[in-house]
Amino acid sequence: MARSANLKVIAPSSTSVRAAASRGRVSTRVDAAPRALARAKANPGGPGGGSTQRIVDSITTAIVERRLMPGTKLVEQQIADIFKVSRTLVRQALNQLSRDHLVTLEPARGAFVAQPSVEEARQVFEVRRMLEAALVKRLCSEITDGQVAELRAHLRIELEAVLRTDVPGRTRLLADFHVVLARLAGNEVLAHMLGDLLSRSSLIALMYQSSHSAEHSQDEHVALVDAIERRDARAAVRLMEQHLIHVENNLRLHARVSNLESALQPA
Amino acid sequence: MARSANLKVIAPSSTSVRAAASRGRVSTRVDAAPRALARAKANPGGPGGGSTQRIVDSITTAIVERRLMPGTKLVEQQIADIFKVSRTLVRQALNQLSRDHLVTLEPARGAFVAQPSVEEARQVFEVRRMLEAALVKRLCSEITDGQVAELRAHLRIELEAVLRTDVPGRTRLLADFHVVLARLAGNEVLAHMLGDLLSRSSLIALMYQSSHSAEHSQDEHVALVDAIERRDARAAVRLMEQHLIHVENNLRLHARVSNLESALQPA
DNA sequence: TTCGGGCAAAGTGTATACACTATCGCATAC
DNA sequence: GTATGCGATAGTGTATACACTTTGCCCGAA
Repeated sequence: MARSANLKVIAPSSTSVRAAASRGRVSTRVDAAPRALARAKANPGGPGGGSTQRIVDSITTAIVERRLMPGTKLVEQQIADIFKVSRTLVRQALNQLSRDHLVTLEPARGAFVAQPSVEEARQVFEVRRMLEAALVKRLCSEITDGQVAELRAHLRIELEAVLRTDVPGRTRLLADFHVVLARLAGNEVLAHMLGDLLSRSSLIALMYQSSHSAEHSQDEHVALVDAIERRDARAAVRLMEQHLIHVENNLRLHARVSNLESALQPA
Repeated sequence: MARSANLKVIAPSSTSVRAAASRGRVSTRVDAAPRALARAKANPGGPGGGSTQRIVDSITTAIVERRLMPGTKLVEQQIADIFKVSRTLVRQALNQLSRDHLVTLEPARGAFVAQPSVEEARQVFEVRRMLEAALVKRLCSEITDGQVAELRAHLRIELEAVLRTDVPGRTRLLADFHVVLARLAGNEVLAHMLGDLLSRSSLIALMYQSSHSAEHSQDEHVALVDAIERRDARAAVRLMEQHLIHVENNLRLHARVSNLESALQPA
């Protein structure tokens, strides 16, 4: 019963345009025009084809904004009731989320908000270092002044959020910075992959409660953009790598959480 | 009606252990033991929970092995009949495949074998260069002699396939080389992402009919392993980048295919 | 002959029904 | 008092049913 109350937090409240925009899932190239078209017309007894995506976005937002804690069971019928749809669509949504590694599906047992392991966390950050280092290197050789201006604009917004200590806002913006970088490279494939890694990073950050100061991150973003503006690839790569190492080091990845399994190994 | 015949090629013939192994999809960490357990017991009127995965693997293999050409429509009921399951499971499979970018879902119109655009092809290869360059760099600093031996073993098998001009085999093995590299890095997250990129690369290769000679690729693989064995990171990275550039350059990415849209633009 | 409208078949999108599994409480035996 | 087995309940897995959309065809009019 307390469980039921917990789940209400994913109700489609703050419609979370963000989740769709910043993570940019969907996009089979199909759903720009045709989807909009379909949604305008098709309405067979309920909100059209975008229903599944709505559920995915709501749950994603709920997880990233810490309204759904890792390990929480996601009961299909409850979610279906909340969104006023059938379990069919909820199952579709949960399947998508499991592919994003935000939920874990256990056969015949149900869906749970994912609890990324320490090992997984390390791997995610390692891949981020690989990808994002290459990304800034590329940006240094191809970025336009206008794009630098975009980055500066983002930094300003970040700074404002940090100054007014808007915690959820700054968290989101600090992550979005990396998405913006990916977008500027003009590589959709890269942007999607980084989007994946970033939402996983969010989940990791909230599981392994980061002690990282937002100001520090913001400073590093500024330094990075400075280097990019100078087209100093060497420096930019180094700054990005150090930034990601700092973020990772400030996680409490010292193997404490839920070590029952390994703690109780006869070994 | 000819369409119906075409679809038969995806029937679960060569059970495609490969697709599952080399691409390593699924894995929510759950399906190692529990899935096997569930499959052993649960059998409610058909092959248990692994049914969806079976369909995904079959279609993946069929696409990669060119038995399903890009653009082919995948009708749900036809596939359901072939696998003796309901459309429900087929839809799950098609959804997964669309996330792998192997099929394109068009709302209310159906699923089609994907036709990656030239732009998408370029982006996939760019990301591969980023990831794989970083990958070999990392390998140079951490690889063990035993792992080098694994690579050598793979190279031997590759060479044999090339020598006996086993076309499908050598194609698969040349791609698997890159999967093996990812595996050796011991990073699951990286391996999955590269798996994605590699299956997309396969689709791209068959769309933009590569003129690449297998011998050439094999030579480059050998040179790369030589560099890795010497722990010569600089050389290894350069060789990997050049290898991928060669592969890409040998695709016919000169914007011919299905440029109807851009060719007919009033511009 | 060609264009346009409407009808029918095929196919997708969602909901619902049913079968089976996991889980927890409770009773019973030790 | 504790452990073991059984039954009820909640929940998942798959199939089926039904509504709606798309598409191709036929036919009539210009």
